[in-house]
Amino acid sequence: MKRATLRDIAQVLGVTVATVSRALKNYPDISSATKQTVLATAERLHYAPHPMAVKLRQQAYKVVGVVVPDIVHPFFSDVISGIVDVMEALGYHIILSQSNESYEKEIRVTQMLQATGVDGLLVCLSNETVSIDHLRALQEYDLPVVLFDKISPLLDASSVVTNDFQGAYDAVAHLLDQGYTRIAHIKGPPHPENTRQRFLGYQAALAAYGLPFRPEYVAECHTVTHEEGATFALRFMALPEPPQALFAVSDSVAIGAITALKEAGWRVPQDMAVIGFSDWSVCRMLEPSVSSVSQPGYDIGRRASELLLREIRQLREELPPEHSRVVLDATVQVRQSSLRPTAG
Amino acid sequence: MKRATLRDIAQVLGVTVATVSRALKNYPDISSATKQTVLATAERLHYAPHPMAVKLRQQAYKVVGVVVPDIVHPFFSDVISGIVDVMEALGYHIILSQSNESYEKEIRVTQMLQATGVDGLLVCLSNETVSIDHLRALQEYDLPVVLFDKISPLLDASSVVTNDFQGAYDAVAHLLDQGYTRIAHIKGPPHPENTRQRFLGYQAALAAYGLPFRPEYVAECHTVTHEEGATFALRFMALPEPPQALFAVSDSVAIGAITALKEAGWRVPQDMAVIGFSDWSVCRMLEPSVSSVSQPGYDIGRRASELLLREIRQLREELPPEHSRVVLDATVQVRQSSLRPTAG
DNA sequence: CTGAAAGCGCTAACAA
DNA sequence: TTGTTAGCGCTTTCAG
Repeated sequence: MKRATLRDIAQVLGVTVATVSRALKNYPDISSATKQTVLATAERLHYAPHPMAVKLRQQAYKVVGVVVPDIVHPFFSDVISGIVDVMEALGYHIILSQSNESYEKEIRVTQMLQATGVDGLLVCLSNETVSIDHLRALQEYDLPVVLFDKISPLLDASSVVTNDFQGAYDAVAHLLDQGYTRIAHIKGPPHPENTRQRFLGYQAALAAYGLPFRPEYVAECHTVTHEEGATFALRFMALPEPPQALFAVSDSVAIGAITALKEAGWRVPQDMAVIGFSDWSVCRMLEPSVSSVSQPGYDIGRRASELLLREIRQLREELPPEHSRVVLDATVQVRQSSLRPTAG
Repeated sequence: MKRATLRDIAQVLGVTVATVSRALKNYPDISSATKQTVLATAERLHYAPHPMAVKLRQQAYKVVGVVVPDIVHPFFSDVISGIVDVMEALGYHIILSQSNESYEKEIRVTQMLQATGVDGLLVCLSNETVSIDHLRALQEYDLPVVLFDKISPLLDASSVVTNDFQGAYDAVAHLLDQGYTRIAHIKGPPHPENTRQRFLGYQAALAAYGLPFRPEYVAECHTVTHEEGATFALRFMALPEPPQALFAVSDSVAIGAITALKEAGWRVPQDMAVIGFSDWSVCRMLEPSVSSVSQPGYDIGRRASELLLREIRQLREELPPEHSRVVLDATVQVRQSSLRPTAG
């Protein structure tokens, strides 16, 4: 079936397209008689406005682009879900792209998104991204960009991130508060700022509690896998004075460590307490259940969307777009793996 | 900065927009002299075609809509990833929506997608979906629809699904091949066809190996959570003649069961072998590592995309769209939890 | 080889 | 209250 146009309706009724257009969007000055007939025949012909014609006229697409490094990742699923919920409620749609952690691909997809027509962009930078000129180029064409999770201070744009420092600090403080004094950390690779902040939070918590930083209690991942978690757990166990507790940069590492500990006959948390980061849904399912720092992925998506929509609105009203930098707290989820058995 | 139009270029060079348009898409009849100057000034003015103007002319959007029940789900992440990879390679973009397993929302988002302008739709039906009239309506307007994962025989459309029956059959056969004869199943709720097929595969495997179907070895989930896995595992353990192996409808259920077994002092797989379904990434990280049936999510996304693109092409060429029904095999991933210790 | 002109479907200022 | 007209930016005949 061919879709009906304004002209089809106009011809049927012997009026002009302008009248039909006005009737359909109930303008003030329109006789209710013609309004009725127009609405009726529009209904009868299954009229629906041609999306592109409307968008061409209004110079607005009601679509925003979203770029994440990797769609297959629980954290980004949460973020995307938050974005979709906010956007859909306001009649916006999202176009999803992934950069596969490649700088070149990120440039390509952002340009493709601009070319396909979006009102704004929500971007999580890839780990490989070295320059943000491609995003600046978008801004030059009045395309607002909001960064989330992996951001760059070089770009003058709104951003929404997790407070990794605070999350890590709180996780370690939770261990310290229970009286642990020898706390190890398996840190991430040096590059992404996020995991570096977790390391800094770890150090800050130790310092705040007056404990020394012991380099032998720190290991650095390359792959951030459960295998590395296991390897480093074994290394810590072999120390002359092994740590009593472990803060891992991710849940995969924490789970790998717990597995290795148990296989070696150590009990968790009795012989070593463990806490991870990200709060994967399996943390709740394991035995012992795994403590973790929960990142507010859904809220990051919501907040970033709200900021972007605000900038889109401001731009349309020819106002100078305001930029905000939002930092959302992470929450420690205490479960069995980090709970010190009460003495006696 | 205001974006340049064809007219801007034309004015600068004192030619008409038609010439500029032709030069930019290097038409045969165009002097290489003007082509050069046009390309040069286009470059200089940072010309980029206005997306909506192009789409209005060509009556093609290069965008497809994707509807899933729930974005935050590892399986759908895989599917979406496959879709994005195929679509992006051909210059298509995807607009993502979720139905939240609500029939009403599914109707709403499919209509919104049509209204916003897409060339086709990839849809996984929600569990609540009772009628497919909303999809038939799309087809009436020459909007091709391809279903995946949760499909309906009522809609005359291409579809791509996992072979749940075969996956379940193979999982149970894997247990039977090792000599287990008492095999339990924790099945899903009756409604989604997918989990029902797993139950049928379980029964078929038992029958094929000449074993009786024992109702006391089957439990039915409502929530399909690890708690239910634990509950039913305990029930099975309490039987006068407990099963030796367990096939669970999902990994969450399998993990819950394993946890309960271990807490009760049963060893996995020595005292009860366990295999799940979906092959979550954590299966590999646990101790024992969890066997599972892996669903080809990424390939489902790829194949569905290819079918949809074919139908879009056929429709543009005024050919009758062909429909295909693709069923992709699931693969048993054997790990520790289901490996029978070799006697002796 | 290039220009003129029509038109994709819709909106909106201006007239009547 | 409705019609006329112009135009969003681009493509594509048809002339020249």
